[in-house]
Amino acid sequence: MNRIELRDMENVVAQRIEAEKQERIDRILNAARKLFLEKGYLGATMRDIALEAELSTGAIYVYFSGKDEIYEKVCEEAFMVVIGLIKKAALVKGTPRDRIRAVAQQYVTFYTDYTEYFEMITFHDLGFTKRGQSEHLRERLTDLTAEAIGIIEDVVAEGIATGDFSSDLDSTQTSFNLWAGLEGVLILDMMGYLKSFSLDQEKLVLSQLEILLTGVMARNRE
Amino acid sequence: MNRIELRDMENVVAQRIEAEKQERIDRILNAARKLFLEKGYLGATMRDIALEAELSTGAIYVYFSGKDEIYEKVCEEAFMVVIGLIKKAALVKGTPRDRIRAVAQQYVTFYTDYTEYFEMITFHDLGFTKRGQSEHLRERLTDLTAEAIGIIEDVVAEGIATGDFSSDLDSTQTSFNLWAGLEGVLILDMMGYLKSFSLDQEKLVLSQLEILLTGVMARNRE
Amino acid sequence: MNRIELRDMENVVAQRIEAEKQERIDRILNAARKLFLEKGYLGATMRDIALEAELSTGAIYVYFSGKDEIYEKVCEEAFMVVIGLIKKAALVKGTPRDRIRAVAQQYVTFYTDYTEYFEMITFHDLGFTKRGQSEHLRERLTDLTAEAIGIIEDVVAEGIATGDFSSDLDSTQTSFNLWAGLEGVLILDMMGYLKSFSLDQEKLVLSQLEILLTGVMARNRE
Amino acid sequence: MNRIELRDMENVVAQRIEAEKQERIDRILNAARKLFLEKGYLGATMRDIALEAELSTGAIYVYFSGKDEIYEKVCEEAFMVVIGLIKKAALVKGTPRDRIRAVAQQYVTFYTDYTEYFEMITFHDLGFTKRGQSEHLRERLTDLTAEAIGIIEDVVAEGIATGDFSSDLDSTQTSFNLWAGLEGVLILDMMGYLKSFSLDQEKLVLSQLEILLTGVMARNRE
DNA sequence: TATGAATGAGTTTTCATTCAT
DNA sequence: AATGAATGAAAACTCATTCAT
Repeated sequence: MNRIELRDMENVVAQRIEAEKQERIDRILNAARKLFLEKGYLGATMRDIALEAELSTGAIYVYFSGKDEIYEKVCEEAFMVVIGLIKKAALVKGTPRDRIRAVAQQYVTFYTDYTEYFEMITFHDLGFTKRGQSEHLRERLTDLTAEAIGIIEDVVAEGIATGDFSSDLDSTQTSFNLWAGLEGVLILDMMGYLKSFSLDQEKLVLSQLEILLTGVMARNRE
Repeated sequence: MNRIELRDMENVVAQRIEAEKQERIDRILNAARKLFLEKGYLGATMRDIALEAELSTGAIYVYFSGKDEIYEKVCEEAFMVVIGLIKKAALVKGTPRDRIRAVAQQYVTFYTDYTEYFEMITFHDLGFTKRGQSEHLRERLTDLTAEAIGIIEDVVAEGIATGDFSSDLDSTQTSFNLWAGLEGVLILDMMGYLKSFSLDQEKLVLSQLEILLTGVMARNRE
Repeated sequence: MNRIELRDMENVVAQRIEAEKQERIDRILNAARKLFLEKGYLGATMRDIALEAELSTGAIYVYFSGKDEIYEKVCEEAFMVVIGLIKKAALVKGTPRDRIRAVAQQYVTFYTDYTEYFEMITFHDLGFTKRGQSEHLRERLTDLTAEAIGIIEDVVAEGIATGDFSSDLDSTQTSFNLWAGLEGVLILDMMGYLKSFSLDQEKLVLSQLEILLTGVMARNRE
Repeated sequence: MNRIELRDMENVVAQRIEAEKQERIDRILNAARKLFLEKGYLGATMRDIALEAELSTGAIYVYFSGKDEIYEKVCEEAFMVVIGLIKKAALVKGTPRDRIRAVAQQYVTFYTDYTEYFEMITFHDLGFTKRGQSEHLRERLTDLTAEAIGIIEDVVAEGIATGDFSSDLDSTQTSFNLWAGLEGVLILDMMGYLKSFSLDQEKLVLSQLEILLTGVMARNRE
């Protein structure tokens, strides 16, 4: 075996080790995400997470400094996913109305496919963290929110530029109107209110969107 | 001192004792409300609550059977307040549009004046981990929610009856559209997003309401 | 009203007060006896005792220095009762065999009619008291036991003197043989073993006594 | 080191770990047995047990689910020991009288060598207050008692069959007569009464046995 | 005297984190 | 690196005793 072969082998081994490490991290994060949502920050124990991740409690501390760090990572991951989805949707071509529908659709998809992340973002500082711990996390989340809102705002601004929306509209405020209207439906669904009143989430989201868009555009003619 | 005076005195004493008892209960409930919001169900300890209420831990158990009961009481109280406010608003005379504005206004008032209660209702089962225990509470809260929704629904139904709203509208669904639209704004405010974007909550609520009502009524003409 | 009348009145009042006081003490002791047996020394709370005695917790401390003193009083009372019963039985006329039967009969009566006292005596230092507290009590109880045994011993000694029992018998040892034989049956009954084997306590006591007496007297002929 | 050696080593290590685990369990059980006897179920605290076992409180919960389970284990262990001893003694050859002496001898040995177990069995439900919880334990113990009594009964039944004991005797009742007679002596010793009257336990047990057997067999001739 | 609310130390149990192996 | 037993601080809750009324 010559030197080059040896180095290659080392590379291969190092890669495998790195891959295994990442796999462990993912397992922990998946377990934590699930359990934080199910039981909250305090309700989910490190033992729970370790069992779910099929690891010992001690092993977790090899990859994370503690419960807090895991929580932080899970939250951040959630934001990455939602921003990714929305960004992609904003690239769609069409009328602003279509593009807003597309962004909204992606947000609903995020809610549906990544429910745990959605809840995590929505409730992150409620009962999850010990006071003080969340300061740093909060700042980070605010930044990420700004980024997400910025994307919607751009679409609205474009709609105003193209004349689809009234030039009287404040683009930031309107973005929030739209976001809030949609968010409200998702939260009521999340809380189980839609189900207890036998309402269909999908239908309610669609009607809500049409109501909001109609309401926003009607202001054009006033 | 004759007998009548004695009896009066006893009455006075009994009243004072009763008042003091109620005062203690209120102090505990106030402390608990604050802390449950700040730290969640698990995060807020009985010791915290006792300290905040300026009592010993043991004293709390004179008035409540345990942490769960306190939590339940706080949640219930919150629902009583919001239902009371909305009910009153629903009695206002005027067009359905006016009446919905009045109800919405009261809901915003509830959010503003009883922020802790608002959050408690919105997030009541977050971190409230011992699922088995929360079943009873959940049922109770679902009932109260139904009552609250019923009030809005009545106004919408009336609007449909008077022809202000399209007869095609489903009154339950529309109630949720309106509630969700408003709730969304309040939650975004609660999360601090409005503030970080220098948006005025009051203005956003007003624009949201007009957008929703316009959107809903426009469906009349479609 | 002259001086004598006044003094009489004072006497009457003082007597009533004294009687009421004794009545309170009895109520407390009755409640305590019942509860100590039901739940043990630690299991019975002062609140339980107060409720059972229809008094406030505080009132108990007017009559007793604390839980320990109540316990001690109840135990002592138990010994007074058993000694009283046995002493009376030992006065019966007849053969030693008859007299022993009479004493045994009284002991069984004590077990049946004052079950709580019987258990209390039998188990007094098991799980009831905190270590150390029982020292003083134990001494007192040992003295009282000696008194009780002395009574049986006298009958046995008399039997030996009259020639009914062998002169080889040690009167103390034989007293214990008899007592132990009977005590064993009562304890097995108390533990519920007789009942779970459908045995009749009364019959077992009688057969046990005959076996013991026959066994003791047979030694005469060996 | 080849594979086989490695496997051997693992075995050795696994064995050591298992042994250490058992050692810890024993330490806890020993501590608990001692303290339950000394102070009763409620009087013995988990902290006491942990200190006596030279462990932290938390460590106990690695091996036992709680105080109840420890108590149950200790009681069960006690029954296993006594049943084992008696069973062995019942296998002895000889006359029923000899065999009963052998069983009694083993029971006395159990009392002498496993005093704590003896007391535990005799007094097991004293101070074990939470009645609901003890139901399961009580049933278990009743079963074990039945097993123990069954062994004595077999010997008595055999004695009746061989004509050593009268055919009029009820084997169950006679078993209880014998057991009770012996138990009584042991309990009086346990309570310290024998010592305070300078009586020798061993001598008293022997005389008691002879009295009982003579008494039982005499009935043959009646 | 009697009351019963209040105290606070003490109970069982849980759990994030550490550390010997 | 991985394990999981051990730690010990902290949780909810209890209760003998005190004390203002």
